[in-house]
Formats: sequence, structure tokens, C-alpha cells
Amino acid sequence: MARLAIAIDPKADQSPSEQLVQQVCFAVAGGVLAPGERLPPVRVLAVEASVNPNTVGKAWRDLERMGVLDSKPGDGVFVASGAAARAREARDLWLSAALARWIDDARSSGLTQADLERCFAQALYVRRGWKQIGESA
Amino acid sequence: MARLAIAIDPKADQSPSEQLVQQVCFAVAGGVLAPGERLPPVRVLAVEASVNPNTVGKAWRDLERMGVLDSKPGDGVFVASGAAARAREARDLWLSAALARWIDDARSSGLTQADLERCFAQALYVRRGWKQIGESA
Amino acid sequence: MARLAIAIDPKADQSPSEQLVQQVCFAVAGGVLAPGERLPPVRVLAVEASVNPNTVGKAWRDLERMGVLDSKPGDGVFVASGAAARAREARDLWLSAALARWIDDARSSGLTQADLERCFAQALYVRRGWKQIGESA
Amino acid sequence: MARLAIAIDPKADQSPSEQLVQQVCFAVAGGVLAPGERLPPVRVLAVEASVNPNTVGKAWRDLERMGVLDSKPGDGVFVASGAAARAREARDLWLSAALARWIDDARSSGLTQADLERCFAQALYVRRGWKQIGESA
DNA sequence: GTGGTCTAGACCACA
DNA sequence: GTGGTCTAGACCACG
Repeated sequence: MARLAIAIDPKADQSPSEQLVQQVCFAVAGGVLAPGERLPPVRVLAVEASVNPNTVGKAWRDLERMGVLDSKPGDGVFVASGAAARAREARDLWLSAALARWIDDARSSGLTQADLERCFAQALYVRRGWKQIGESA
Repeated sequence: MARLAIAIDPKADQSPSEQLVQQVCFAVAGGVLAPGERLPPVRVLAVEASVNPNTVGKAWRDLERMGVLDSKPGDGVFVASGAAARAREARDLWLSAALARWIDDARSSGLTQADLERCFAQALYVRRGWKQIGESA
Repeated sequence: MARLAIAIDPKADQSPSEQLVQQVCFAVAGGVLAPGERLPPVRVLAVEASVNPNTVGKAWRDLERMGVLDSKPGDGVFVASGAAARAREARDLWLSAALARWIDDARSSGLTQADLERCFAQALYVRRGWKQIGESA
Repeated sequence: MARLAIAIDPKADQSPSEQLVQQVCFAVAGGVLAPGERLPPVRVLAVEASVNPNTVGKAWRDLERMGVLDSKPGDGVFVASGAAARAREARDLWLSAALARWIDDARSSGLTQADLERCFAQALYVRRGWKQIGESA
């Protein structure tokens, strides 16, 4: 539906293929990609994301194992039926794990809960105005 | 002063040496490690963290470049003078970047600000009771 | 373009990796290595220089931090754009520092300016005939 | 005679003990230290140079092997008779080797003879006014 | 095939 | 004993 926007940072901690997996997963969880929808051809996505087609292929394979994508050889790759629920689950798991790690890291440096709340509020404030995306999970 | 506790997860996204850098940096930022303080010998820390001495050495080199550590060959490695401010700066940068990424990821999945606040509040609640650590930065 | 010739002396004062850094830096500064150009694979250069691949990798990392090289994992390592100016700067710094040290050493031994000039002229004379290299920086 | 001034850079390419050897050698070659003259006690020199006494001891040992110093156990360390000539020889060898290396490095970067002469002249100019040391070799 | 990182073990020079 | 560097060999993930 809405355009799938992929952005890969080749020198992030996460490997490119993992970034792809996560981004597609989040898109499906958020309804940006609906079940049954066809994904762009591997080669197209590869140039868009400045990534090797093999890397896209690997991500597709991983997502198929997760039950988020459904590859129909000779036809294309589609969002699997029932993918939304699975993707939401994976996304929520990922988000809480990441947040937990973040909090633990901050804690290890002696920051108080108030420090963290201030930090969070500021980060939200800086990114305010994006509410219009809608679709709560 | 306070005991330096290093824990390395060899299969995390961050590489072991990066984890070391971050943990020492956070410890210095939080005052757990004070400027002038001597760190445990490389080989000792290596066995404690179950990593190779070379890996510790690499982290130390990076931290020395950041101005957080000061290595005196044949003597030991020490927290650099003025390290606290630099470490706090690096830590705050790291924390806001990580949080920004987290928020952007959540946003890309269509979560609302309210969703995020709920998620954050719950994560804090689950980890409540740790504020006795004190020492705000 | 011109062939990159690396020669490492394992028992010089400079460590092998530092020699690598300097030689590549000088080659880029002199235009022997042009921005965008691909360097030989690490393992190839390692055997050419009779050095361990890790040692080459270390030098490459340092040069990347200097903005002279640009490493693209899985692809290769390239001379960074804008590397020429940075390399020239580093080279000139290195050359004047080395010459300053040399002069100060000679001075500490009571040599006169005339002595130094004689010494310099003779050294140039012994190495005369190499100006056909051309290409002033 | 003139005060022996020792300055050690712990992170130079040359190791501290080699720097000591060279500086004493140059001092003897320049007549700052005359044959028969007694050197300061090891511990004194060690604190002056911010170096471990062992390091000074090693340098003394090397200089004794070179015939520049003469250690009289229980009495002290003295400049050996005939040391001046030997020291001058070593110094001249060292100076020409260092200059040769410098020229070759510059050459590898495509600098012309004129470039080098300009660089040398400038370096001398910056350090002008030190001629009063006298004592040509 | 390519670079990146880690493990393992050795050697050096300083403290 | 202490850090620094190198050699050697393995594994990973991308191209």
C-alpha cells in the first residue's frame, strides 16, 4: 500500500540483512505491507537499498522462515497470510528487548529513572509531529 | 573504587570489543571509574570477561583514542584525566542515538506516541527498584 | 595507475603497520594512488610485503580513520575521495617533524648550520639522478 | 661541562633506552660530555628523564659496549677515554642514515629535489639562531 | 573472493 | 608483571 521505504546503514551494529528483515517485519506489523501484497523484485530492492541482491535474498529467506513472507517461485514474493500477527509479535518482542537493553545500559552508568524519563521525553519531543501515521498496535 | 564488572555477550549484535568500549565508557561516565584510577591488567580482565587479551587491548586502544583511558606501557592502564566529561559526552550521544533509532523503528511500524510511552513506562516498571544505585549524571 | 610497491623492514624502528601506513599515505600524497582506486586485496598485499594479513588490516583501519582509505567490506578497499589533500597534509607534517628532529639531534651534538648543509648536500648528491620521478606535490 | 639535558619521549618510534643511548652519544660527540667526566647517578638521571632506572641501566650497558662509557663499579660511570672519536663516528653514521631514510621517504612520494631543498631550508630557517653552540665536527 | 573480528600464542621492552 | 605488536589460523557475512 504505502510505499515501502528501505534504508540500510552498512556500518551499523546490525548486519544489512538483519536490518532488512527488521524493516520488512515492522512494515508488515504496521500494515504498510498487507498480506497478499507482492514485494518489489529482489534486484529493484537491492539497488534501492544499495545492497547486494544476495543480501536481499537472504533476508527474504529468513522472513519466509518466520512466516512473514511467502515465496512463489516463478511468480514473486508475497506477504504471507497471517503475517500481520506474526510480524507484530516479532516486532513487539524486538522493541521491548531493545528498550530493555537501553535501560540496562543507562542504568549501568548510574543514571536515575528520572534521567531516563527526561531523555525519553526529549527524544519524543524532537520527533513530535509524526503521529499522523496512525495505526496503533 | 566501586568494583568494575564487565560482562561480554559474544553473540550480541555489538562485537565484544565494542561492548568493552561501551561498558568502560559508561562506567567512567557514571563515576564508577574515577580519573587516575588503574584498571585491572589486560590479561586479568580478559579471563574475567572470557575474551582474548588482544580483544581487551583493542578496546583499550579505542578508548585511548577517545581520551578516556591512558596507557602507560610496562606500568598499567589508567582512566585519563578529564575522562569523565568526555565519557559522559560519548555516553549521552550513544544513548540518544540508540533511543532515536528505537523510536524511528517503532514509528516506521505505525506505533503512536501513546504506544511508545506505554511501552517505555512498562519497561521502566519491570525494572523498578533499581533506583537505589543513585548518582545522577 | 603506477604500481604500488610496498617494502616492509621488520626490524626498523617503525613497526611494520606504521611503515604500511606511511608508505600508503605517501603514495596517495604523491598521486601514485589516486582517489577511487582499488588497493590490492589484504591477503595479496600481505604476501607481497611478507607480513601477516592482520598487520595489513591494522594499517588499513588506521588509514581509514585518517580518511585516506575507504573500506567496503566484501568488496575491497579504495582510496577515499579527498584523500589526496589529507594525505599530503599528513605527509608534510611527517616530513617536517622528522627533519626537525634530525636538526635538533644534530644541534644537540654541536654541529653548525654549515655542517648540516654540507651533510644534506652530500646526501642529495649521493642520491642524485632520481629526479626523473617528477611530479612535485 | 655544559649541563647534560636529557629528554625522553615515551611514545616515539625509538624506544626510550635507544633515545638515551643516542643522546649521550651525541653529547659526547659534541664535547658536551668530555672523556673522564662522571655521569650523574642512574637514579638521578632516571627521575630527570621520567624513566625507570632499569632503562637507564640498559642504555649505560649499551654505551659501555660501544666504548663510549666506562663503568667503574662502586665508583660511578665515566665517559671513556677515546670516546669522542667513537661517538662522533656513531653520530655521523646515525645522522647520514636518518637523512638518507628521510630523503628516500620524500622521494617515494614524488617530491623533487627542489621540494626537499626548500623544506630543508625552511626547517633550518625556523631553527636559526642556534649557531652559537659552536664546535663543528 | 573480500574485509572484519576473534582466538591463541609468541616476543619485545619497560617498570 | 605490564602493555604492544606481530604471526597464525579460524569464522562470519557481504559481493
